[in-house]
Formats: sequence, structure tokens, C-alpha cells
Amino acid sequence: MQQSYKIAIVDDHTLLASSLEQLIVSFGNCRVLHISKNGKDFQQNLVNHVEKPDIVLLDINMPVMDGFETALWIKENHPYIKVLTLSMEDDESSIIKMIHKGAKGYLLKDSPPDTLKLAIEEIMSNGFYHSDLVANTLVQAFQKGPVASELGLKDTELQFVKLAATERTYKEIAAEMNLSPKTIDGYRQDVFKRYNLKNRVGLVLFAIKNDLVEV
Amino acid sequence: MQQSYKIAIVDDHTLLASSLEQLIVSFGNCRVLHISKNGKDFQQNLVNHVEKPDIVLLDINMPVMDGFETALWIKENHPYIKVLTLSMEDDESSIIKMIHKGAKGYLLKDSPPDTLKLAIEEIMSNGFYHSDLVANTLVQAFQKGPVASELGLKDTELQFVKLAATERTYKEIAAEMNLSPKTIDGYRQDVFKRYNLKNRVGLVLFAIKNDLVEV
DNA sequence: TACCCATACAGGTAAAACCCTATTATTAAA
DNA sequence: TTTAATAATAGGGTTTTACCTGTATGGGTA
Repeated sequence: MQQSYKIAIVDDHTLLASSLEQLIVSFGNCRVLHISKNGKDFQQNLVNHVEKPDIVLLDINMPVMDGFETALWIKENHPYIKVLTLSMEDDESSIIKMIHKGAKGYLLKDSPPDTLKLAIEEIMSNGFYHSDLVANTLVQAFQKGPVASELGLKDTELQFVKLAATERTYKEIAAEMNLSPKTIDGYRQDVFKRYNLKNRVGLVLFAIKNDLVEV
Repeated sequence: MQQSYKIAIVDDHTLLASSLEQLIVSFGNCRVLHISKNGKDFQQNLVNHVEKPDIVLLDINMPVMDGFETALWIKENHPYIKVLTLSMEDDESSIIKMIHKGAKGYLLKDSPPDTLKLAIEEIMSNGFYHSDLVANTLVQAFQKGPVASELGLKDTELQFVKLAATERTYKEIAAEMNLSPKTIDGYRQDVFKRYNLKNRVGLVLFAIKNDLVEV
């Protein structure tokens, strides 16, 4: 028998978890060390068992300690354990959050069975499973363009916001825009009110969140 | 003959550009509309020719108007034209910048010839060519962890910086950290001087650039 | 013990940021 | 032509930031 990969499963759907176990064992090159119902349960299982998993199949939606928390905990406490997310959610924010928290791959629960086998092997050999799902999502997230006008910012206000997200003083901004400092102050007040900003820090964060400026 | 893809080439290395043309024509399913030496030249070629390209093979390092500018211009003015970056640079920032500016793929100039064919076909059918190079780079960029300590920030200063990147006033920060506002002011001065920051906006940008806070 | 050094904190001040309430100029609409 | 709306500006006041210099305390350590 070739090298055997040690797998752990973390999913609160017991039925799904155990059928997953069957599937994984059927691959021939994998063993399932333990199954946990949530992150806390998994932490317990880690101490109870001497053998540590190579890969954790991790669900997102779970009670007590969800997949995000668990992934982060694993990344920080057992960085050598690889997380393969197995979720029903295919929304951008879930995917990005899991990748951000260190997941080495992201599979949808309705993927074909051999995809799981492929993903496990890819992760073990290359360190990451590059599914189109993840790749597309990341690319889209990166390419999301400025949404200035959709925010209701006029040209001149947009320019103001961009400059305000630099170390310039308002006086300098006024000079740069050829406007009176008082006008700039007017922009400031309008924008603060419109977007519920408390101070210039809020404005900077707003500009960055909405891709109005590069960081 | 199957459907024919219309290609344009933008590269200041004339020799490489024309050999690229030969290669592309040899694929059988592609035509080369025109070759440009830089972005400006390409803009001119676009108006001179009635037929518009499906894909532009775009180099990055060019005189007059480089690949970044050109990609951005294409994205904003001809969003239906797909950019396939063809560069010698494999550094993270170049890749990310091009993807950010809308490139549909990123190929290194020393890729095997059939990779180019594959990339063109992938882009035409799926809208994006998911090379491992790009996927890995994006994943890494997303997973880059905090580098706080490497910056030389002490625990308490780090906490201060994180709080300063919110809408809190320094007084509020002091209360939250159970320190005198004067102490906080001391931190501020130290950090400003150490990292050459002019004001709080600079501090916020610094925190974000160094992944000290999430945006 | 005396000295060095880092941390927490004070006083004082000028500049910038923040906020409210007007007043003009221009322009579009009635 | 009056009316309404919008952009640019002012006046004037409070709060926060930003900067400088200086002191008290508590370790280390020669």
C-alpha cells in the first residue's frame, strides 16, 4: 500500500460525516483519524489522539465553534495541519474568509467524489488545491473595480476623498484642488454625514473599503 | 476552419513580437491583427483598424505607456477586449497589479508555446486563464499574515496602532488601554518618528499596508 | 551605590480637524 | 422672470491632534 494520508473530519452533520468517512477510506490511500462535531470537539480530539491529521475536512456552519474560528485556530496552533474546507456556501465572502484564515482548498459539498480525492492529493503534493471556484473568486475580488459613482460621490467629492486618504492636510488638499479650504470643509461635512463617518480615520477606511484608493 | 480568434500584440521587443506572431498563426485558430510597440501605439492601432482584437498580448515593461497603464485603459475604454499579460516579471506585485487592472491571465515569457495556445482558448471559453502562477500568487497575497513584530512594534504599541486605525479618539484609546492620554501621546510620537508618519492618516495607511488591521 | 535606560505621565501650545449656521453665484426649472 | 436647487465660501467656535520639554518610577548593571 502506498503512503497513507491521515484525515480528520469536522462536521456537525453526523450522517454526512460518516458517509464521507466511507468515501475517503474507499480511496485506498487515506485513513480517517477522527470525526468532530465542531471546532471545540476537534480540539479535544486532537489532544485525545497521538496521531495528528495531515488534512482536516472542515465544514463552516457549525454550532459552538464554527469553521472560520477553527481554521484560524489551526493556522495559529498547528500550522502543519492543512485545512480543506467542505461547505455548502459558495459565496465570495465565505470563500475569501476561509482562504484568508489559511485554508488550503475549498470544496463544495455537491462536488463529485473524485474531486475530493484529487483535492487531497493536490494539497499533499503541492500544498494547495486550485479549484476554479477559488481561483475565480479571488480573481473577481481582486478585480472589483472602483465603485465611486455607485456610492453617490460626485467627481469633485471623489477627488477630495482620494486626497483625504493621504497625509495631506485639508489646507493642502484645498490648494491642490484650487478651492477654498472652506469649500473642502463643506465637502468633508457632507461626506461625513452621508456615510456616517466620525472623523478622518473613518474617511480613510471608507475610501479603502470601497476601493477608492490603492493601498 | 474553426472559429478564428483575433489577437493583437503589444511589445516593444520587435523581434519577439514578430516571432510571437508566427507562433500564434501556427496555432491555426488565431489571426494577428496588429503589433504595437507600446500602449500609445496600440491606441492608435485600435482606431486605424476596423476589426477589434479579442485578446491583447500585453507586455509590461515598455517605454511611453507601459503595460499597467495600458491594461487599465483597455479595461475602462474597451472592456470587451481581453488582456493576456506576457511578461518576464514573476514578482508578486506585478502579477497582482495586472490582475487588479483587469488582466484575464498572466504568462511568463519563458512558458512553453502550447501554454499560450491553451491560455488563449481558456480565456475565450471561460473568461480567464487560471495558471498556477496567478493562483498561487493571489492565494499567498491573501494569506499573508501580520508582520507586527518584524516591524519592531512592542505589544503595547501594536495595540495602540490597531486602535488608532479606528474612529476612536486618542482619549478613548487611552481609556481602552487603561493608560493616561499622555502615555498614548508618547506612543504616538514614537511611532510617528520611527516610521516617518506625518499624521494619523499616515498611521492608518501604515497599519493597513503592514496588515496590522483588517479592512 | 550610582548610573543608565525604558516606561508612564505632565504642562503648555500651535495647528489641524471638526461642526454649525449663514451668504453669494450659477444654473436649471417653473 | 421668479423660484429652487446646487456649488463655493465665510464667520466663528470647540475639540482633537500634534509637538516639545521635563519629571517620577522601576528595573537592570558596572
